[in-house]
Amino acid sequence: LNNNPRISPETVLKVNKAIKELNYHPSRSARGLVSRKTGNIGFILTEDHFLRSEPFYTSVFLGTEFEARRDEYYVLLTTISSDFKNSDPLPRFILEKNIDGLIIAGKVPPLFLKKISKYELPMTFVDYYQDSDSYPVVLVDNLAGGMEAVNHLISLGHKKISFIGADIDHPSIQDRFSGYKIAIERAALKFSEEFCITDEEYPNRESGYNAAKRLLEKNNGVTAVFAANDAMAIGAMQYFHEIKLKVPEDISIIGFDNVDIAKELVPPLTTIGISTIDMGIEVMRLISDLLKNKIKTAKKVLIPYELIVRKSTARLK
Amino acid sequence: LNNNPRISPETVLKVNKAIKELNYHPSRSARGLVSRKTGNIGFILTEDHFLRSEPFYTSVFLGTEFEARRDEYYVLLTTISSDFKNSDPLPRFILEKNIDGLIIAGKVPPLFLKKISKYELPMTFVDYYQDSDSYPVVLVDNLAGGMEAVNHLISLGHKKISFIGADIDHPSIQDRFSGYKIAIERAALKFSEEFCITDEEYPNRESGYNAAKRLLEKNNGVTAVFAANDAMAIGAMQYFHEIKLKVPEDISIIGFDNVDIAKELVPPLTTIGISTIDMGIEVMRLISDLLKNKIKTAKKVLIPYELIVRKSTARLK
DNA sequence: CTGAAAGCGCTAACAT
DNA sequence: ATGTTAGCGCTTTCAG
Repeated sequence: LNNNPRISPETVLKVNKAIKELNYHPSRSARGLVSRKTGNIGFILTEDHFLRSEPFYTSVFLGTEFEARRDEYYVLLTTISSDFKNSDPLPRFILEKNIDGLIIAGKVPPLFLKKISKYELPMTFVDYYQDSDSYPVVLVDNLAGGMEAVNHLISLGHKKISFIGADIDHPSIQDRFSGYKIAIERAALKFSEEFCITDEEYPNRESGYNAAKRLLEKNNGVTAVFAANDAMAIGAMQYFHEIKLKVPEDISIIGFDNVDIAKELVPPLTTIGISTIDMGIEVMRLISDLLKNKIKTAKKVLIPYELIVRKSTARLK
Repeated sequence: LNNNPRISPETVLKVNKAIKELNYHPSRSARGLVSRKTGNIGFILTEDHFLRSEPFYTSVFLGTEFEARRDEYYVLLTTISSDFKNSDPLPRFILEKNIDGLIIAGKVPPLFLKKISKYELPMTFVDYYQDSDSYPVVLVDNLAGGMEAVNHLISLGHKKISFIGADIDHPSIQDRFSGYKIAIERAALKFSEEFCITDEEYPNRESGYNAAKRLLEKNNGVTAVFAANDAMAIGAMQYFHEIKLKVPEDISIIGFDNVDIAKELVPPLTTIGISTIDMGIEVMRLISDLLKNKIKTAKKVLIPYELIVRKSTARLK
């Protein structure tokens, strides 16, 4: 049997021996039939998040899969469209009740969350949340990370520090921006909208390029830039390159995420790194604990960040 | 009931109506218990393939997942180490017999294949195979694609065309190389080892850089390069840039794969593209047909390629 | 064409 | 501390 306290230790031993010898594995179907559990966890993210070239969510998923091995769960991954419509079908494993719990990774359409809420599935979020009072969530410590990024620039003597961001309603981006503001204010530098570009649509290379262009056209003497993520930082660097502005001699730039190619750029990008595998592991632990009623639903886990200093930031001349 | 021919059409209609009304979904556990099927398909690839920044296998997986929805399967993805050792545990879904069939994506350690062979699972391969007589396989048409790439260069007037590759034992790379040789010979150009670098270890940017360097140091007047994949092409372009060799004015280069960033390079890379989603769809169809005994085991599916002409190739001056 | 019943491999409740 | 049994929701077989 499986960990029933009323069984004598010797019997347990004998049983375990037989399990080994016969290479016995209990049937999940039979177990599931009586326990009304499937042993499956759903993992949902939008298609474009899954397919983007930086394997951020791929790595988060892999973390959940690693941890699932320990917890004896299987993870069923499925994608939804990022413009999920009311007429779109819900993931099959929800309709068929083939999962015990659900992990939502990254930003998903609010309409989708609304539609699945009536299924009352145990649910956890990673790298996004809508209602952190109801569901456990794993987040990057974006606020502290943003502060750290800006503090690094300040420690190099920079005073005119810019923030370039996009999709500012996204909680992660918002927090990074808040970190920027707090760091600026704590250093007794004055915060100015002048230095901030926050109205680009998506935080990608293109918007980084555009934001850098708009920023420099203001001609306000910026010497350092904190980009909301590495993609935007890369786009900004491309613009700097085009107008012959040297990084880091003329302008310093720091990103966020530590994407794969950050270290291969010229110059290699200073950034804030996070362990995406750990994010997956943590969110799997949360859902597992939730299913075992081990935690209250409001738990929040913040994943530590790490300042990675490369060559794109330098002391102000 | 489910498609039993002995039931009258009107009863079928009544039943279908009730299914809709009650939002009925059959229990997979109960079905599985009696049918001895799980309705799950395993998807195995190495960890580094899954995590590499180009979402090639991610996209293949997504294709299988799309097709699985139609076939009413669930796909369980798990990774193995690329240096799989004898002592490493096998994926849990194999030990627990929690899958009906298995998809192997990309190159996996031969030792791993040997170890799982005794489980006699229905198995299909995608983008790799060891023994194509025993298992169905989905492949890029690497040979024809390689020919097409070289023919493109030939059509631009190039005569001294190089091939740079790595991991030449890999069937895909081998076929691309064969395509190169055939195209060269058919055009009545002479094939020469002189123009070929094939002994780099992994086909990545670094090896592309090194191969380009070694090639040009031979000083044999090469005017065009066919790289075994885009990653190597990118590495080669980096070297050309460093030694002030202009692409495409001084040297033309064509890659293979059409990775995401190929179009964003300076200049944008001419390459051979393939639909990775389709690869996933096809391999899922194969395993599904195999499980329904619809096909003999030796079937091969070749995915069509597409020449994508960008700015990295030009007519020979 | 339809109804009835056995049994898949487990868990949980009950008996010993 | 251990043995026995009902029943989870289906599919398949057999009876009508």
